[in-house]
Amino acid sequence: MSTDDSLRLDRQLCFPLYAAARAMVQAYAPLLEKLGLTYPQYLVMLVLWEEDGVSVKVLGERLFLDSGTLTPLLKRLETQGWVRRERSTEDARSVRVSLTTSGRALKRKAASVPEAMSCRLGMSLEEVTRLRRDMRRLFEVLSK
Amino acid sequence: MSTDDSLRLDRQLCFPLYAAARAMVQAYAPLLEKLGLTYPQYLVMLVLWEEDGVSVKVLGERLFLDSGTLTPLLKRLETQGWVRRERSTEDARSVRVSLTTSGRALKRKAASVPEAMSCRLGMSLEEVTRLRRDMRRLFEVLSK
DNA sequence: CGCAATTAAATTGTGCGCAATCAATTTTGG
DNA sequence: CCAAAATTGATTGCGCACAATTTAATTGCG
Repeated sequence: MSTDDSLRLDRQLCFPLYAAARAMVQAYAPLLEKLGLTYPQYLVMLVLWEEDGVSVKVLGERLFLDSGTLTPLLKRLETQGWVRRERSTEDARSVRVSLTTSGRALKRKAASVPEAMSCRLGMSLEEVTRLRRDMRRLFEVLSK
Repeated sequence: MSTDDSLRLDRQLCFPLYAAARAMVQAYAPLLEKLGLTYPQYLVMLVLWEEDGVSVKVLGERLFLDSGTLTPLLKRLETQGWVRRERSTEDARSVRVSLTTSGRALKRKAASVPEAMSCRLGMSLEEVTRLRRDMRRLFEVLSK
């Protein structure tokens, strides 16, 4: 029998996950465009709005991204004027990423983004919470 | 109050979704490396193993990818010897993508991949089914 | 028929992601 | 104190993704 059911596209969990993640990034795009941010840049800004002046290493730990992704992304954020990058004086290996005044101010404009997305989803808080928990568990299983 | 809770990273649904999707692709990588495929290439092969000789357009419809992604990817699959690309004779705008003998044979080696992943997940079939349904619904909401 | 509108791929340009490697710095163990 | 190991970022190279544009072919309509 040629048809191995386990290889059918509609049997996969990976594909809807992959497609949903891409659709999510695309759904954010028009909202973030108003802020001059891409989705990964938005994630970096979320971290910095919570804890300013962290190293590239810490950003990478929070977002599970490496320096190969973050270094050029941060340079773009710097060019756009949202962040500053400077070598640490205590440990010259480390690069400290800090918000500029504009970068801090951008948080106010960004405040409408989560609300807009939650409207878009049209799900109850409970449902979003459950999905978030599921995604975290999936991540845990897949990343070890 | 500076701290708008709605912008906290741990409040987002998008981030675990994004992280899980990337972790999933990484989890597939060592399995697919044995086959000489990347994850998106594997998705294309899943479609072709189900229906051989489809156009780039159909591949795009199945996988929600556009020609900007598929054209170079298919050229790489062709270089690797898994597929053939040829202009349709009925409609010269269309490009028909067909499996080579090797490409068809690769399906046997790929058969172990879904099983390996399902072991990795360590979830019940019911749970996988529920998650898949959730991801599809999320995709539907986000892609319209 | 003839031509505008549509369709299918390919191309171009930008921005991730990530493996692998490298350079600079710091830490550590003898 | 000093050489080896570890740490931190940057760089390089490749493969997606996707928007926007281009090219070529087909369709539809007056």
